[in-house]
Amino acid sequence: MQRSNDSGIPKFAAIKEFILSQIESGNWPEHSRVPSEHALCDQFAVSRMTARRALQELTEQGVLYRTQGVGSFVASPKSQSALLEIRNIADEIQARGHFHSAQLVQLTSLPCPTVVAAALGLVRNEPVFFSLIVHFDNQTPLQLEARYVNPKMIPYYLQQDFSDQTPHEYLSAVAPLTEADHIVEAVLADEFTCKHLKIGAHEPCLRLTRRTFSREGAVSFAYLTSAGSRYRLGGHLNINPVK
Amino acid sequence: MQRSNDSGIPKFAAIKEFILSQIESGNWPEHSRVPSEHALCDQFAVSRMTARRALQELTEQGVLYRTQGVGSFVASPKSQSALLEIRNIADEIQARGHFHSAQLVQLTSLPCPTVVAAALGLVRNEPVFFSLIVHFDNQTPLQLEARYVNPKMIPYYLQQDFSDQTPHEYLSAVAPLTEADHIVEAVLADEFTCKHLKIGAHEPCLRLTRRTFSREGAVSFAYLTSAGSRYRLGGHLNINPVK
DNA sequence: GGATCTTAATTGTATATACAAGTGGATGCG
DNA sequence: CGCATCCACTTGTATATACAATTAAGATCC
Repeated sequence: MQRSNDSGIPKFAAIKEFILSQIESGNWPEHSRVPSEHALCDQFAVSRMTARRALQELTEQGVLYRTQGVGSFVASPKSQSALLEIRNIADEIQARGHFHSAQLVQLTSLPCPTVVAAALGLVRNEPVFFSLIVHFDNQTPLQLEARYVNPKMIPYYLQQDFSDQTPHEYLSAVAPLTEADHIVEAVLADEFTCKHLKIGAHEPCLRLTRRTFSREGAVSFAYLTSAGSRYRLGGHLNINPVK
Repeated sequence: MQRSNDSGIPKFAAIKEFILSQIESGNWPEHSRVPSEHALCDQFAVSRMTARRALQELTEQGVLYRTQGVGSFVASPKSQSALLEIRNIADEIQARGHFHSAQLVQLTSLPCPTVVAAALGLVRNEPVFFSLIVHFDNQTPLQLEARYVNPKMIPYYLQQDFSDQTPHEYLSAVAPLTEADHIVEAVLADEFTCKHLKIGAHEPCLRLTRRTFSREGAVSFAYLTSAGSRYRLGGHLNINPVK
């Protein structure tokens, strides 16, 4: 193959390395112009498609940004943000090697509360499906899931058997998720939550508010509440998976 | 340009849509074989590079996986996990349009506690740098940052002036982050935290435990504690940024 | 039967070329 | 001056071709 050298490093990768080194050394500051595809062709004696690939991949990685008709530029460093993975509770329990089970407490249709209406694009007090489920880690109640489901999207939600399938699994199957909002916060458990999680009144809880979307629109809105002493959100992530 | 139609949809995008539709409809189950580049060329009357691009981008998006010499296959759905963005507190406050300031409470060297030693790869009770800082949103104390810093990596940490630069900014500058661990949990504020955040004894707090790494090793270990009534972790993310 | 070789299929890298499309500056005109 | 036009530059999409590298399966030989 046409390689730039004997070390087996593809040409486009060599160009990427060069650009990254210029940025990391400070030679090419933020928002400064990067050589055009044509300039890189000359500089590295490669075809435009190869130079383009280097620029393209760096753009996908968030290192550069490009504008048609203008040029390519160094992006702002993203080291200020990291990503935390939020997994399904059932998967998480199984990953611990424990046994997951779920107990259905309530499954009904009720008038849509204001907050939920706003989240799902419904009208206040029009019917919305509601399920209340406790997730167990072995025998310990771990998470209380209060979920509102858009009846227009999932008309047969109330007919499901949630003893062998979690709502999340069912929804994933019938309306593949495309997007989700998440809010994580610390709250004090209310009486209702204390009862179902079997915890005391002053126990802090981690509450995850999740809104899911499929292609057609908002599907569900859920409060996932876990006792602070029993559950953490954890994750390890590469901030700059650059090379 | 050579377009597949008048609607302005590029050919490679049309091929991606086709493949996605087959997967979503269940016609092409998990781990099943996807048409080869050559087969797609024939089917869509495009060049191999165009067919390849469709497969390539779907692979980058996690929809497919490919093996040289073997073929392309449908990947396992990833709808079980989402990603939450964790941003720097100063950025987050500024993004709200508020004024961020930080007050340094303590900056010293102390014997390394056991937990910190394990996190940073140090020996228990050997010296470790420690800083305690309160971050303010306008005039309200928002977050208490207790940070342990590896002296072997950042020898001049104690000499810094943290009145105009946060520890995070300083560390980012001298030891670019490559990776980070995060744990999010809900806790009750201890006396120490209550005092600095000016909150009551029974207020639930969101505690983010963050460990950062540069290329050379573990740099710092920090507890970032915020009052539950004042701070949330929020994020919106495309699970499948498909189009 | 088992090890080795060959071959076909598939993905990976690379080139040369062409035209489309967006941006911004220069030019020319009223 | 203000405005429209044109043009050079840059990125975006697409083709046709070539060769490299990897894998799996079949063929061959011992």
